[in-house]
Amino acid sequence: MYPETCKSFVAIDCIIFGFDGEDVKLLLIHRGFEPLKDQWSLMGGFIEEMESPDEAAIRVLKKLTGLEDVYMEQMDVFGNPNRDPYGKTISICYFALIDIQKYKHQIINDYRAAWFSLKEVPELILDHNDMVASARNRLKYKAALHPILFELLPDKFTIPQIVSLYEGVYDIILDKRNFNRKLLSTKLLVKTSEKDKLNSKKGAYYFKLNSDVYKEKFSAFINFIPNPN
Amino acid sequence: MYPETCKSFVAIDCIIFGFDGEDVKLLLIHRGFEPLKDQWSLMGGFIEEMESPDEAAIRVLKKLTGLEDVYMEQMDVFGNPNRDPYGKTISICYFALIDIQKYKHQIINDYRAAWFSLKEVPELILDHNDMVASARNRLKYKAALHPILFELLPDKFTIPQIVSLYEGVYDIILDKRNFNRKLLSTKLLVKTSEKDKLNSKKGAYYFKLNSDVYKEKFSAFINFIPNPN
DNA sequence: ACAAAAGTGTTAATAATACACCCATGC
DNA sequence: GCATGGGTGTATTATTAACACTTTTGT
Repeated sequence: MYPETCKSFVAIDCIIFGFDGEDVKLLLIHRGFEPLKDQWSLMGGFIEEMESPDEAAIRVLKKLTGLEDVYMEQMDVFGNPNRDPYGKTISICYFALIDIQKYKHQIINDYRAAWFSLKEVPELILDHNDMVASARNRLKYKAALHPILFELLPDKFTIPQIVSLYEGVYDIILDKRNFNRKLLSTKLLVKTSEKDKLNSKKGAYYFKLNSDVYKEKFSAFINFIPNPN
Repeated sequence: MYPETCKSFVAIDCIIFGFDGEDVKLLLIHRGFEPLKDQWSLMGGFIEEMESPDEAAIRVLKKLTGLEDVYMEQMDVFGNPNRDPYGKTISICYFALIDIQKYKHQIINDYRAAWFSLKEVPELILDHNDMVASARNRLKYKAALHPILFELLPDKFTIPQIVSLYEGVYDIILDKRNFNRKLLSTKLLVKTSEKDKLNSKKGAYYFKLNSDVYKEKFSAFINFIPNPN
C-alpha cells in the first residue's frame, strides 16, 4: 500500500450543454446546502469507492437529467492545490451534449437546476467558470471537425436550426448557402416531408439524421467552420 | 471537510516520445523496486501535497530526463477502480515530446531508463500499455492538425527526417513531392546552407524552425496528413 | 559508371468562397 | 400585397492529388 499522504479527494464535474432551437445553453444548479449554499455551480460529485471517473460522470449526469447514453467526453483535470478551500480536491471535468427536449427535470432536494444561455452564465463557485470556459473551447474545437453538435438536436430538426446552433457556438454569421451545401454533402441528413411552421410562414422542412452515416462519420474530419482569412 | 472515504491515490504517468532521425521512440523505465520490480513501466509518480497535476508531471519528467520547458499535454485519466492492485489509484496521463538529443541520461537509483521503438514496446505494468496506445492515438490526432511533431526534432533537421517522422507516426508512405510542398507552404522552415552528409551521398540541406511563425501557427489547423480516399 | 538518396514541376480534380435572387405563406 | 424567413445556383479561386525524372556524390 502507498503512503496515505498521497491521497486526495477526487471529484467529477459536468459541463452540460443543450440547445433550445435558438441558443446554446448550460445546465447549472443552485446549491441548497453548505458549503457555498445559495450559489450557482456545475453539477458534480465525488468518485465513489468502486467507480471509475467515467462511471461517476454518468451517474451524476443521470441524477440531474434523468438521461442515460448521452454524449460525454472527458476534458481537463482541474487540480490546483488551492482550488477548493474545503479540502484538496482534484476535479475531472466532463462535457455532455444533451437533447434539451429529452431532459426531464429531476426532483432533487438539494439542488435547483436551471438552463442559462451561454451569454448569461452567472458567477459560479470555485473555478467552475474556468471549467465552463475550457468546455466551450473544447466544444468549439471538436465541433469544427466532427459532427458532434447533432447530439444537441432533437430527432427532427430544420436546417435553419442547425445554422443557429453553429452560429451560437462560434458566435459568427454563416453563409447559409455554402453551409447548407456542406451539410448536405456529408449525407448525414435525411429530408422528411414535414415542415416546422412555428418559426416562419413558409415553414422549414424537418430533417432526420441518417444514423448509419452518422455512426460512420462521427470520428471523421469534416470542416464545418470556414477558415477566417 | 469532505468524507475521508472519497479520497483516493492520485498519480501522473508520462508517455514520453522521442525521435532519433529514423524511428519514433518511447522512453520507459525498468523498475528496480517493489512492487512490480524488474518490469518495464512508464515513468510516473504521485501528486504531492501542494502540487497541481501539471506540476507533478513537470517534476517527474525533469527527474527522468533532466529537461524542462518540454511540450506536454494532459490526456486521459485512467481510473478503473481495479487498475492498481496495490491501492485504488487514479492516474492522470501526460504525453511529452522531447528532442532526444537534449535528453540527458539521469542517474536514478531505482530506475533504469531506455528508449524503445514504437514497434517494439515491451509488456508494461498495470494498464500502461493502454496508456501508450491512447497516447499514440492522441499524438496521431493532434499531429495531423498542428505542427507539434517539430517538438521532437533537434535544432537542425532535414526534410527527409521530417518525412520519416510523419511516416513513422502514421505508419504510411508519403508522397514526398506533395508533402514537401505543403511543408514549405507553412513557412515554418528556414533553409540553412549546411548539409547533412551522414545519410546520403548527395547530402540533405539542414533546416531550422522559424520560431515566430512556429509560435503563431502552433495552434492553427494545418492538414499535414492526406485524406485516405 | 553506378548506386542511393535528394530534390524538383505540371496537370487534373476537388473543395471552398463570394455572391443575389425567387419562393411560399400568414397576415 | 407585402413582410418574413426558407430555399436555391454559378463563377472564381485555392487546395489537394497524382504522377517521373534529374541531380549529386561516394564508392
